[in-house]
Amino acid sequence: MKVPSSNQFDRVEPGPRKAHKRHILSCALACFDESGIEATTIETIREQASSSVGSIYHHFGNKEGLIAALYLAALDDQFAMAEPRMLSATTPRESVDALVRTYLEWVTQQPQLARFLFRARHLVASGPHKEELAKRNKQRYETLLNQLAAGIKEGVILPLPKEMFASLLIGQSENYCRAWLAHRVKGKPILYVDIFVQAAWASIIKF
Amino acid sequence: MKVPSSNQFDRVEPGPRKAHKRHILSCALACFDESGIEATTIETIREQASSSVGSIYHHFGNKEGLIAALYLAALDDQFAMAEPRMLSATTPRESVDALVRTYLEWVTQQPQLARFLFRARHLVASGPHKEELAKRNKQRYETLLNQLAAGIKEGVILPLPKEMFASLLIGQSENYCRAWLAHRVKGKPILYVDIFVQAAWASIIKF
Amino acid sequence: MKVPSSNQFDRVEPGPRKAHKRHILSCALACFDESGIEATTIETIREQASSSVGSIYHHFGNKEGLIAALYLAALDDQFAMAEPRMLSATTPRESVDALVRTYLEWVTQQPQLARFLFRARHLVASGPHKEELAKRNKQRYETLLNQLAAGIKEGVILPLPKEMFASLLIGQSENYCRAWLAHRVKGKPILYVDIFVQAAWASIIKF
Amino acid sequence: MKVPSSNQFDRVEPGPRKAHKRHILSCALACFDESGIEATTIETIREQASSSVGSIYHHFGNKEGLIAALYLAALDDQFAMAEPRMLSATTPRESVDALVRTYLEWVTQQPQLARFLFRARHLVASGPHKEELAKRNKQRYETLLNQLAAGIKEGVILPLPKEMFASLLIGQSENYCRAWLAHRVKGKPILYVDIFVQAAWASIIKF
DNA sequence: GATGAATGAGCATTCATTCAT
DNA sequence: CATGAATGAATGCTCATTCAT
Repeated sequence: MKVPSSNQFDRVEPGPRKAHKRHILSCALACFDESGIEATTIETIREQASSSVGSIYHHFGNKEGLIAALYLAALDDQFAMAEPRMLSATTPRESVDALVRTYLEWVTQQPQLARFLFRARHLVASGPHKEELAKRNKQRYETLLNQLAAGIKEGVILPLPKEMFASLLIGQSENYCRAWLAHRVKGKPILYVDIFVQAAWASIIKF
Repeated sequence: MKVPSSNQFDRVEPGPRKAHKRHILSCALACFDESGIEATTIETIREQASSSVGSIYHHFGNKEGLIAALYLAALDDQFAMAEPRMLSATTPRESVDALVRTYLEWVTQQPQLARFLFRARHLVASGPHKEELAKRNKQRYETLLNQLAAGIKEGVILPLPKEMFASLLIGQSENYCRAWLAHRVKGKPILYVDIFVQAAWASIIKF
Repeated sequence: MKVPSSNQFDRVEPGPRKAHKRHILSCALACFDESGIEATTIETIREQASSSVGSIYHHFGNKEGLIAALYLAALDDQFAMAEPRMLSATTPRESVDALVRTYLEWVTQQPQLARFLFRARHLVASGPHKEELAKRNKQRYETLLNQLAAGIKEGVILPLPKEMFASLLIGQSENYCRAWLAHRVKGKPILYVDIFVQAAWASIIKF
Repeated sequence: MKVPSSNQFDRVEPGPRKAHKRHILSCALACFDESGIEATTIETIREQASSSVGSIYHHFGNKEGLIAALYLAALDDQFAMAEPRMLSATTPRESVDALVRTYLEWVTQQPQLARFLFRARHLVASGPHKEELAKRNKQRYETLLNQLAAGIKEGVILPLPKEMFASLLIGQSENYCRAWLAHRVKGKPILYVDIFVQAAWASIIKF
């Protein structure tokens, strides 16, 4: 029943005291990934983590709280990879490249976390952590949208409604990643990074 | 508790004897849309439909059967709109236009069914109706892929891996539709049809 | 595990279809009496009644609903004994006699129900059935208070605040019944009926 | 969450070291009064008292010990008011007056403690502190019963079974106090002291 | 075909209690 | 003496499914 704790959350919240908490998160991710979120019971997680239900509830309050904690940890992990690249991009084209490339790379590297993000989104978005989620989403696209605005002024980029950009840049990659995570296609997302970057760019520029 | 039965499935399975069955499907859709699929119980559907649990089980076997029936009915509805348009398209560009346009139009017209398709996909895809689903998906893209193959030979379209085309053509629209169905963006998908068609086309052609 | 179902609720809600429901109530009473209300679990009642938890919830909604149903059934039983006697009393003295005598007799006859009424009162009074309870309590004392009012006009009975009469007439009997039900005293309440009637009457008359 | 500790137990167990213990008792009383004894958790009390669960267990052993300690403290408080009055009574009538008057006065002054005594009685009476409780109850009525015995000899008081006197003297007041503590009647018990004393006396004397 | 009472495995959650620090 | 993380048995309740009428 015992399972080697992966340590993908170590970077998120270090410190020796929180090891148990991180271990539970890690085991919960494995369970959610294998059986789905709704089908995973607290008892299953407890068994995987060789812990006790009381301990899980002590740390996370309830199942929803555990899901939210895992969701935010996944966002943190994604953000940790994306932020430095987005900041070092100096042109709109470089920003688009960084955005798409990071996305494909992260999903390829962290398929379990990525699958969890897709599956848990609506739960977290309708639960008590919605504001936290909304804040992070806004934050994520802010600098990018500023750079695109500059591109629009210069006449390079189409003056599209703001609410479309995310779909035009990430939609294709996301669709492919969903298919890959569901085993409907075989090629790792990062293999096609150049195509997806080019498609994203072609979708928003003037010809 | 009583609810007026919408008749969006009338075209799918006509006949006076099946009215009750269609009524149950319609009420189930309303329940799934409001509360989610897992959170909707047979008892809730029974109440909405003013029917009895026995009747629901008589018609659909079990909850999974009810979901599958609704899923296939939704696919039928979508296909009924898409097929004539796809068949009347004569060039790759027209095919892409028909594909994207139909998609956006159908989602805008049938938001409840569209939401249900997104939510139920993994359930149906992992249940006993997977082959049926796989067959329809293949069928859906077959004629399109043939037309694109012609475009590749002519040198107009990029010679990309087959498993990428669906993502490149529909991914952006799908991403926006998901956001709209979740109320994260306001503009109806069909409003931006020209942009999405252009983006899809730009994503697969040589410059 | 099987237990002979007493039929003390048969008079309350007759009919062959409700036999199971009455059987559950009867077994629940036995459990509550033996172990207390809070300490009795649904599982225990299920075992006693040789039923299923689903059936219990089907009939009563939840534990609170089961308690309320039993409480109201007990009040009905008490009322069935009290009403004809109260109506046939023609003088204040006869009314007081009927009130106290019926009370002592019922408690002596139905110690389990009486114990349950004392224990469950605060639960029902603070739950969703409070109005029902308040209505019955008012109804119970209405005719008596009218007769006492006549006695006050005639100068036989003390002109006391209305909210005191119940305590002055029943308080002594109730205190003794509580003690008897808790096995703190041995003599059956009905043994002392003349003393309690006399004490009640002496408590409210002018000398 | 912090709450000003009332000091109604200061007289009971003085000494600077015991302040924390008394504070916990006081907060526990507030919790029991607000939510009921069974519904109050150790965690709730810990929060109210800004203490720790370990500290509570250190002082009281377990929840039952906490309840017993509070119960005995309440009895002490009541006894501290009753004893001098009972001792200074020289006739049966004065004793009855002292008994009823003290009871009504104490309940009016300490509604939380009084409510707790009613609610906790059966718990303490069936727990490991029963003898302690029985001893105090016997003690409480001993001197009174001796005085009443004298009255019986003189022919003033009815020669009733011993186990009835407590009910005849206190039952009416207790019934009213219960109703007041449950907010079913409005007038403070002490308001009606003369009526209750007179009723108690009238209930046991010969005419 | 329709009905709804009955079933019971399964789940999230609670909470008194322990004990290492 | 104080702290609070950890424990796990116990409980109320849900809900898909069956089947006799």
